[in-house]
Amino acid sequence: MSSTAPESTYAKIYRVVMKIPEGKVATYGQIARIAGFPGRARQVGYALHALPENSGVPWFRVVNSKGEVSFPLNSEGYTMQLGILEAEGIIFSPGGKIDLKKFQWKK
DNA sequence: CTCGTGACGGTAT
DNA sequence: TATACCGCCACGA
Repeated sequence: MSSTAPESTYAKIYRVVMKIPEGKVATYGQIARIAGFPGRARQVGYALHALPENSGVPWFRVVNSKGEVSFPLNSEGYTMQLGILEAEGIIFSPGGKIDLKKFQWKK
């Protein structure tokens, strides 16, 4: 085991995101805190932005602290993320918000 | 090397 | 209670 080169900041973030169970969501700040970077939620968003579609990382399970998808309403990513989460069992309010009180992943 | 940007969060008002 | 502002760090040009 050994030869473990220090994992990139992004790698640690991806590791945490992949730990989110199906049917649950996590906030950027929560991911940052669990990954070991409290207060650096922006880096989490930037890391996910750099993710390829075939990465296998459930980026769609990550939402902002308001429980809403961070993409612009008319964007393709917004529609895709919302559609996937609904298929996972997540319920969206009329305003497009998720009740974190019920669906936020607890570490 | 420097500057600006950005899938956000927390605190102040 | 909601809204606005600033700060945080990594990456690209």
